[in-house]
Amino acid sequence: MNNKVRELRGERGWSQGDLAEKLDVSRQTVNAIETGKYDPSLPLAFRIAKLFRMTIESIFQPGKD
Amino acid sequence: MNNKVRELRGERGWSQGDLAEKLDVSRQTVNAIETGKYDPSLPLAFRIAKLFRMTIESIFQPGKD
DNA sequence: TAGGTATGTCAAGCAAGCTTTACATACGGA
DNA sequence: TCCGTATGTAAAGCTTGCTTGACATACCTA
Repeated sequence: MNNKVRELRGERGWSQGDLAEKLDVSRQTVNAIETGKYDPSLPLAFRIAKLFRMTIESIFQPGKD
Repeated sequence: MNNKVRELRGERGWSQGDLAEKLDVSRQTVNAIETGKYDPSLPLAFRIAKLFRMTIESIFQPGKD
């Protein structure tokens, strides 16, 4: 599952810690999602999409690694 | 997290077992999602959306129970 | 050089998603 | 009535998502 979280975060000048705080998760969770260690839960995916004002489908791409 | 899985499945005349098979999960998993016991993982949510040819956002509504 | 910020990663532990097996109930048709 | 199908639910167990705490590295700046 590819995702654009790192790219979207970078565009906004946020650190992983900044994003983690906005999403109410730990910095390690943000890092793990960005580095592809695991996929977020569906509720977290919704929070990410809402924060970036995008659809889940435009941020996460299934099928890939 | 509300969802329209039961409604979409019903429209197609599929049993929970039929849907489970198409999604490659157990019948109990389909039942648990329909009855709101827990949310699907993000990969499974993508499979559901693809099967019904809809967006994740139009099938699942966060915020509610 | 020393200190601060950002990132990567690991380990241990708890919570959530999913599995198999099993049993109960309800309904419709032969 | 009996049988097959559909659904709900429960227990035990494995895997994945997420936590806290800790440590390492890199870079930038005073």
